[in-house]
Amino acid sequence: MSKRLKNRDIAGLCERLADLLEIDGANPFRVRAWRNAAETIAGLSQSVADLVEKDTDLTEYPHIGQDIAEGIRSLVTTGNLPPLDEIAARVPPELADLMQVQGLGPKGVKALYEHFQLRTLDDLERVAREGRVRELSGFGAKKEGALLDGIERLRAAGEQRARLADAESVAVPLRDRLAETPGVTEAAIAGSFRRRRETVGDIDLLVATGDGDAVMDRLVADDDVERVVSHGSTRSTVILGGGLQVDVRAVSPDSFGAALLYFTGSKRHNVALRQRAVDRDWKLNEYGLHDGEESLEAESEEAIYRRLGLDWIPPELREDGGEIAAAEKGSLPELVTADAIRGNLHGHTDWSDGKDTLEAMIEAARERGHDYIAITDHGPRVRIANGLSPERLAEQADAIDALAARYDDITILKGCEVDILGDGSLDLPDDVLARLDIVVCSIHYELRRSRAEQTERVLRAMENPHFMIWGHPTAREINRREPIDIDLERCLEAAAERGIAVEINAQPKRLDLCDTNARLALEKGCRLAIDTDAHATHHFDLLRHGIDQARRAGATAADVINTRSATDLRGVLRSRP
DNA sequence: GCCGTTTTCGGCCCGACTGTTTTCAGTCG
Repeated sequence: MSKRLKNRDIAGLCERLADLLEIDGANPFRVRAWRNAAETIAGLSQSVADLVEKDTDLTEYPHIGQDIAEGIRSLVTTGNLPPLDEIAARVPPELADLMQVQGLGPKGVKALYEHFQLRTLDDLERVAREGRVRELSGFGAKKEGALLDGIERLRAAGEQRARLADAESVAVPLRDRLAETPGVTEAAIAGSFRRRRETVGDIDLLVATGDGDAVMDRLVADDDVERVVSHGSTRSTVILGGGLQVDVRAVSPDSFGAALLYFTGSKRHNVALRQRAVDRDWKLNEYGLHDGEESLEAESEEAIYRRLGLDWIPPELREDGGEIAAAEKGSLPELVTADAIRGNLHGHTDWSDGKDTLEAMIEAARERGHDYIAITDHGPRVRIANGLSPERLAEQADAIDALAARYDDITILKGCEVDILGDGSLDLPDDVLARLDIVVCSIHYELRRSRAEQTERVLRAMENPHFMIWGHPTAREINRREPIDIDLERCLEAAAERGIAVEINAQPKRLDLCDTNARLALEKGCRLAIDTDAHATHHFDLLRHGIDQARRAGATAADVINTRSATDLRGVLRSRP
């Protein structure tokens, strides 16, 4: 067995193969087949390498047939993807990188390669700077400039997608400004943003108006817009100052629902819906649901779904993961909402690394109508965060008791965010943990240990009867730190067996567990805790980011322990020995 | 190359925008 491949690596190689096939002029449907497979693999919660090891039949998964399953099996066991090796003999693999340049597609890459023998971004940049790209038929001076721009942008942004919360902070104000343009009746952000994916590649902004030109003129004049990529009367693309790309589309108000549906996606969800329309001899596009020339529905998403025999599907579920079958049977889950959350089970105060006092945190929870709040400052291992020794924890308990006497409308739960040490022991002794209402156990150090060690570490920690909630289980930080290498499936099984709840940490940089792993946790029978991990009072407002991912995982209120009343909560928390 | 209460063969989305091509190809979403 060669180096263990992650799903992302496998999906990346499938994408690369698709790029090369496309440059080579292969059957476009064959190209798409590899892209579809890449998407399936990237969205899978289980590790494909694990599945191969266990001899699972990969053709069970959508868009993976005999050939691709065989290729993946070979890739995992030998490190080679035979069709990739085969095409690499004819098409230099580096050419796939050029496909990343905006405005450059397979035809362009092929022409550039054949004419200039260029292979890399550096090659392309040199030829473009020398003004020779325009020698090629189909390329002109403008295109040459656009490619240089594209190269620069690619180098600046890398492959990183923007975190949802970051994108939100610029996209929502822009939406609101466009909504004020005369003639606009509605404005909404669609795309992966509306599906609440943890990161977004760009923003799809939809505006209902009778005057598209007015909106587009307003858009390109906006202060946040740094560059205009295209500017039409129904569609424009701009790049904002921070590098985020925004596609704006103007549609007439009477087809807003159809457009919202269409541009919310996902692509696969749309394909499945359109197929459903075709099955009924209808046609579904961004302008509406049509029977021949006649428009059946267009104004609202609900009506279109209904006409197709489906319940309205929440955007978070529109990933072609069985939601259409569920909507047909009327068995879509009733997804958890922020309103259902009765309290936060993981948060810090200035006793450790929080910014605000115990009292301020309690007040903030009360203002938000919470029934309870858990105070879970760090245990002693996290020295840099001023982690609490048993003595200081006891002092804090007294302080909490004194404060609790003043409130009859909120229950204050005494807790701790305990560190899972390298050997799987916890950083506070059992007799101290036994006195706490809430014990969140998390990993903060020794993140680079082997998969076997990491798995053993967590399984051992879970043997401690006081382990109640597994905090930010994979320790990943979006765009910054990879998740720890661990047999998550096994750990989730252990958590389910022992009644340990698994956290969805709502900090925008964490979102840990992520959507697919949270779905896996539910499949394994785990309960979830959606926590803000608040380090300041305003962090309570981050809760919705955790809710988003829980909804994407298909979680209902019943799946989430902090939707329970304080009394019920004690019942579902791990029972004491 | 995948997929199948139409099918194991014949489908697989298509419209908007740009640039250069004088009527449309390439790219994108």
